[in-house]
Amino acid sequence: MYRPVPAQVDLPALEHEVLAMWEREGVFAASVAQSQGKPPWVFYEGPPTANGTPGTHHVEARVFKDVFPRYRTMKGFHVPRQAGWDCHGLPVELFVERELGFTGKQDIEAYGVAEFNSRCRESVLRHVDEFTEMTRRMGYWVDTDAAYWTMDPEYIQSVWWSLKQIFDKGLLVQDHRVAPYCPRCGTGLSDHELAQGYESVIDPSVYVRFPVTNAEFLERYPGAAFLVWTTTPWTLVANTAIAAKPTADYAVVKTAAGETLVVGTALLEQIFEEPITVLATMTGTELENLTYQRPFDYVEIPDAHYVVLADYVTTEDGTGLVHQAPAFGAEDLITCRAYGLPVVNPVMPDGHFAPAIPVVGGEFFKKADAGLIRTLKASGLMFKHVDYEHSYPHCWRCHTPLIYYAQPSWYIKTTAIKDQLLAQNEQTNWFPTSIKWGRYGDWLNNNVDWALSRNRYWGTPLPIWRCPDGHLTAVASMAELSELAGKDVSSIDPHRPYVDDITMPCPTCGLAARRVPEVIDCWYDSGAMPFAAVGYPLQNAETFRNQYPADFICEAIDQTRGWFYTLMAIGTLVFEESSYKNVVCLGHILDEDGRKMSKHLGNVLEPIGLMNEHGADALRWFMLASGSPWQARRVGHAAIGDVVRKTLLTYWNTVSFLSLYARLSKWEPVDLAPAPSQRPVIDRWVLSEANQLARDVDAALEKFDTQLAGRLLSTFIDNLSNWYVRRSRRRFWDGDPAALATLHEALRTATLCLAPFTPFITERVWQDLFRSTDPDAPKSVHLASWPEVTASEIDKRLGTDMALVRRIVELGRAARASSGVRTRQPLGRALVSAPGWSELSQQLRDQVCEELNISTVESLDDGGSGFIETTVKANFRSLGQRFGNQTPAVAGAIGAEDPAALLAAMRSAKSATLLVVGIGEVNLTEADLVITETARAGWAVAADAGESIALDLTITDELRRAGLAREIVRAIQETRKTSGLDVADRISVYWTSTDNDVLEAMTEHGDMIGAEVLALHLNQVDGDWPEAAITAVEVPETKIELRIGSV
RNA sequence: GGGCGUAUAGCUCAGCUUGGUUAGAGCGCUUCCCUGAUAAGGAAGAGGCCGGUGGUUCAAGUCCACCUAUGCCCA
Repeated sequence: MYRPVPAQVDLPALEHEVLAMWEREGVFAASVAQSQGKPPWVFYEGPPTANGTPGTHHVEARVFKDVFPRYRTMKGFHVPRQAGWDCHGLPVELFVERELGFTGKQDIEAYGVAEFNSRCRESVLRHVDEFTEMTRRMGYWVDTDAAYWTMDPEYIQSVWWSLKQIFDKGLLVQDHRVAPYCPRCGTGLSDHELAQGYESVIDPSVYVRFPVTNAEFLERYPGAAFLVWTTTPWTLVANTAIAAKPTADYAVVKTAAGETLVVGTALLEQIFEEPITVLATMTGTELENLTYQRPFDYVEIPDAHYVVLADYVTTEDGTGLVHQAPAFGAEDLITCRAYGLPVVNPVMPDGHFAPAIPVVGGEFFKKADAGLIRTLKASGLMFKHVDYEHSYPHCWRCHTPLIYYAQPSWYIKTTAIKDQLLAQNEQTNWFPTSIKWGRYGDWLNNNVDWALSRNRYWGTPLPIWRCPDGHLTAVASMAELSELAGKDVSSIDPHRPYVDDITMPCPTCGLAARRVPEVIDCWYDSGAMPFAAVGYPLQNAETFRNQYPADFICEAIDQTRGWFYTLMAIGTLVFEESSYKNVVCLGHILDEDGRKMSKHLGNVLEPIGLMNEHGADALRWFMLASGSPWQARRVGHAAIGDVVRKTLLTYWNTVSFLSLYARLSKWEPVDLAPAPSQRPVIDRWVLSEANQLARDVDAALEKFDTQLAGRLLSTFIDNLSNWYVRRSRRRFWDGDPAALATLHEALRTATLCLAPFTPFITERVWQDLFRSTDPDAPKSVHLASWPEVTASEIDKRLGTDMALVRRIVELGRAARASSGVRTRQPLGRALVSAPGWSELSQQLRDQVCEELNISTVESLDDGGSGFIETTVKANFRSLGQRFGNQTPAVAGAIGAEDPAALLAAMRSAKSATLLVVGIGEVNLTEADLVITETARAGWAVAADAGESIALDLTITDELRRAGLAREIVRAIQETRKTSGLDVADRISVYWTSTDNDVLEAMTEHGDMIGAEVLALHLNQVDGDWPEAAITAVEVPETKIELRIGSV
């Protein structure tokens, strides 16, 4: 027996019960355990940074990470799901720094690295709890007990091992390069970290005169100066040279004000507003080695200050002459090195100019601009100064503007494996596909070496030991380190500062080697998870081999340069194979107004609160099925509320309906019901749709298309509720086993297909309808298999026929509405014209009759042609294929024909011949035409695209009395409902009337009325109401007085 | 400046892969209808130069090019 299912449901409360049940019964563990031995489908959890509070965007990714593993499990795969936490890195360090009120590295050093790192560890543990709670609440099944932590010694040793592989291949090297550097954090950043932190800022854009000092040039052009453009005036302090493009043209011009300037010819119009005179033009090559006077001589830069040549110089903006400061520009450094120019860096690692420097000494580099601009204006060197807004890289965590800064750093030479990476990308399936060749492919094509090291504290220490002679030793594990160090260090925490204290005799020269001071980019940690999560190669070698590479990973789009990249890069570096095959890449979540969610704007939707208000299923369904997952989407209470009403409650109420009437009629799913093929056509239709649903949703999920799957599911639920149940209600009241069994089966398929999407409500339904009636059913819907498709039950023809029925019903309702004859008033006859109508079975036609409350529906052709109006239009789709550019001529000829005659000819001979000007005789079949037949006046007509229905509005006395009876039934039902009677309660009806029509209707239809309203007695009252007649029934526009009472 | 998306009803979005002459859904609004599961359902109406221009084609919301706006990513 089904459990009772109340019509009203509190979804969040239901979910809490289901959560408790899952935990009590260990359902997740059981689902993984019961699939042991089945083919694996490998999923990698991208570890969230255990820092800060989880947001709605975390829920988004986690919904997708949940739905596909659940689906694959139902499809018979073994899908272990190991959680993971990203523990290291700047985010954590900064959080702790803030808590402690620190402003920089010197504070940390003073505080003590050991204590600082233990604070970091403690902060990680705190935040992981919040993520675990959110994960649990939303029903994301991932094994948090077996989670990998990137700070675990085992994990770190796996990372070390992989770094040693890369080191041994000669791809891990130290180099002195200009790289983005955060002066506040005191460390260089990698390219993908740079990608996280562009912010819009207003910077000065200055055009500065650099007076030429070459005597020969000055002789020809007295007082000439190079015009140089820069947006970083502070770097002018370190000016070393000017770069010109060798192939570009440069002009020596005389300005309106009479001064002589050298600029790129292509830029003259952009730079000068007033007319100028061109004195001479020359190529960049001719400018080479010309000397000039630099604007500031605050620091010593020997043997410098002349024009150098560089191909990268552009003549599209600026002046075509680029100021060179090799300490602050990667390209500058390369160019200046080629000329043997010195690299002078007046800025200290903390981002401030060295104190001894005039004017800017001790100032933060960005802040120096203002003073320098004042000085330039005072000295007359400033040609033009405007402010402009552009995006500039900032530290992704502390928001300090970055500085491009020459510094020694460790690199992984990813450029050396670029071709391999591109080849791996070829093998990878991206969803959406545009990412593969677009954003991600583009990123790979512009690959630069990975700046791996960080001059920080809380991270995986770089496992390289160096002796005074510079010999390098990479170490793969604590065991290996013990061996090299000559003592057992295996129980020592591999973090700083403890690991720093371990020294070894250099294996090459025997001198004492110390670890290099750097830690590594935490993005390397997460990218190493495919093997480090299981501690490979020190342990679990077999497990690792079985789950590499992943079948599926999923994150938001910001990870293209983050995790998606580091995973692929490390996999390719270490195993020469990318670590994932399919990657789903989600768009970002925005607020209701399309803005990014941020604490600053106060528009953050807190996920637990959201789920406790609407339910986790609602949030999940929204994420999966509403809008395109690839695209940025807006989330708000209204949108999620819609989802609940539209889909989840409709589904729930269908379940509730089935439970209600099955229980009333004491029906059990095991009871005998006719075989599906023996059931009424509408049952066969809904079963066909259900099978099709299981097949189509399967195909959609196979392609990771949750949006399509969601649309299929909600359409099915709507069809089930608002057509199948609506049309079959009477059969349910009567306890028809065919109807009950059909709805049971349809709901079973829908519930199974829905289970990965909305695991809570489907679990409850599973328990109430299926588990309660089938002792062999799995104890959870999530232990069940994907529904089997019974191909023999799929009937495409039935699908199109039913679609026609529903279109005709729609037209009929429109016709009723326009005629003003309400549906309650029975009508005698309707005439239908539509292609396919004549082939429709009587059962299907009956659906139209019942729904429209019409006794008979006939084909228009059977009803006599006297009142038919015919229009014939060309069917372009069909004609276009045959006639191409002659289509309009044929269409015109069709329009010119008499429709009735053409149709008559067509009907009798199956085809018709038309004379078309310019073509000759053309043979047409009915498929070439859109025929619309409608009835003439006196009927209520509705027509659309070749289909029409006409209602005979004649209301005979008999029909009027039938309408009256229906009116009475409806009024009594209404009263039953408002007075709170149960649908199964029996009543007595008392009535009185003097109206002949009513008297006659009661005689004719009394039995029907009694049966409809579950009245055991129908009493005509003469005089006073008996005591039992309690509740008055209002029957509008009808001359009857009515009361009902209990039996 | 470059790359990749996006642009369809007041709002949120389908449709575009595979071109077919009346472009859909939901929410909201107006007026009706139906209702013995439903916080539902249905009909009609108001509301669309399918961002713009040009091209391909007998035919373009759909394919192509350019432009504009906007988002993300990068320089």
